[in-house]
Order: sequence, then C-alpha cells, then structure tokens
Amino acid sequence: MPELPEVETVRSGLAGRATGEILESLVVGHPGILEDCTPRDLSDLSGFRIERFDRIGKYLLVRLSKRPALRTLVVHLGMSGQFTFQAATEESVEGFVRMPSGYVKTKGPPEPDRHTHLAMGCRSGARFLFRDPRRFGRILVLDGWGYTGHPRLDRLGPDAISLSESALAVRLRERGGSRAVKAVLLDQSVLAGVGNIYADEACFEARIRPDRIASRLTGPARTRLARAVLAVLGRGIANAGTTFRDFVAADGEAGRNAEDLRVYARAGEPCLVCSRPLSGGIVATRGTVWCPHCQK
DNA sequence: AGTACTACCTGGAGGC
DNA sequence: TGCCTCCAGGTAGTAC
Repeated sequence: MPELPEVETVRSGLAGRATGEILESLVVGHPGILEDCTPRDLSDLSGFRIERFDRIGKYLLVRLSKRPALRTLVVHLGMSGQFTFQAATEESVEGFVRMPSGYVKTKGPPEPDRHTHLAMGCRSGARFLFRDPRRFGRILVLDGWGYTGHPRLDRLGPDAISLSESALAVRLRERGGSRAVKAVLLDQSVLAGVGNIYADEACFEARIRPDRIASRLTGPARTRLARAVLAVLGRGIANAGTTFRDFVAADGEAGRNAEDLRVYARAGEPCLVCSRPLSGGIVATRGTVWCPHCQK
C-alpha cells in the first residue's frame, strides 16, 4: 500500500506538473481525515502558492507560501489514499476528457465521489483530489516548512533512502532490540518509509527470516539487510510504485512494481530462487511471506 | 523504557 | 442471488 516508493512516485509526479499552482478553493468532504486542523484551516490556504513538494518516509509535504507566511500541507495516504492532480488543460466531464476529437474516456485521475475527502481547485483551473476509501489517510496543516513540528513527524527516524548502506546498517544495530527483524523495519522511528510489502521483500532479498530477533543478527547479515532495503525501495521507485488495488500516481496511472515482487502475496507459490513453496504467517501482527529454505 | 497488541475503516473475497 | 464473516494494513493509543 502506499509506502516510500509509492509516495515518492506521487511526489515526483506532482513536482514536475503542479509546482507554481496557486490554491483557490479548498473543500473538505470528510473532516475525519483532518488531524489537528479544521476545514477552516484548509480553506484559509486559498491564495497560497505551491513552491515545492517534499517527502519524508510515507509523508508528502506540500510547501506553500503567501507573502511572509509559510505553510506545509502534510498528506499521509494511509492504506488506500490517492492524491491526484489534473492540470487545467485536461478539462474533464464525469470521467471523460475533452480532446480535439471530442470527449473520450480518461485513464487519468479519478472523478470526485463519496470517497473524495478533499478537493483543492487552483487559480489556473487545475485540481487536486484526495481520495481514500478506507479513510486511514490523514491531512495536516503546519506552520512553516520544517520536517518537524508535529508529533507525527517528530517521531520519524531518518528517511530510508536518505541513508547510505553503512549508515542504515548502523541504525539497524543501534535500534534493533529484542524484537523481530520485520518489526524493526516497520518501526517508522527507526527508519521512515518501509511498510509491509517492502519489509517482506527486503528480508527475502537479504535471506533473513522476518521473525529473526534483530539484536542477534550478525554484522554481515545487517549489512545484507541494509543493502536489500535500499535495493527493494529503489526498484519500487523505478517501477513507479506497487499497485495491488488502490494505489495510483498523481496522474492516475497504476504502478508497475507488483509483477517484480518476489514474496509479498505469494504464500504457497514456488520460491523464485529454490522453487519450494513459500510460507505464510503472521509476524509483528502483519501478514508475512518468506521462504523457509532460503531465509535463515 | 522497550515491546506487544488493538482500534480505526471499508471494499472485496469466500463460504453457504 | 444474497447475506454473512473474514481479511487487508499504518498509525496512535493503551497495556504490560
């Protein structure tokens, strides 16, 4: 679901197309997705210009300015969140786009529906939509442009792909503790950005059982794990994210990484290395898949 | 302090 | 066909 590679795919897609837009009308559908802010705080962003898009872990940070004021719109996609952008030139009517040849069905961003919890119209006529059927996503408005300033952000460890392989290995040693390797990878205060899919993929690539106690890993195993984390996240970004059901990039396109996954959602199917059946179970309260032969 | 577990939420899949 | 139950999972909060 939206983990670091998916959020990075959204961020880079927006950075290229939506930077410079000026917000005009901000309409909240379901206030439950707002955290520590009100619909009024959102509508007060009218007139702010989008200066850049940043990301830390699974959080998208939309940097806004108006005269001396700086704000950050923080977006977390939860499990099923979609944050899409439709440029003014892509005039659409109920799922259709007007082209020179007439109206044609669009494969682009979704149209507003009962799962659309925030719509942001821009002065240019462009539009952002935040859609999230399961409503695990959250939106916050913060003063300033920091990477801290709210408990959610203050708790985060370093962004996973901001670390070198050796720094990541050190981090895993210092913050490993007496819990499963998978629990450590999922702990956003250790490392920000890894979720259930990439945790399983990283453990497989490092040939480490996800239920191994982290503090008992050898040095070489930690190094393999650090390398694997960076590798699987890098592949995910290169493939524009993993789409199982809901994830789409800012332009509405699905990611291509699902076909590159080696263990996630493949319990019972043959291991791509040894051909023995993959095991499935619960580790750190999450559905987990691993190869009992290849991962020790 | 560190670790473990549950509530939140909905759509889709599977059983009968 | 339709109803029911179960499952997915990121995070905060609570329990131990």
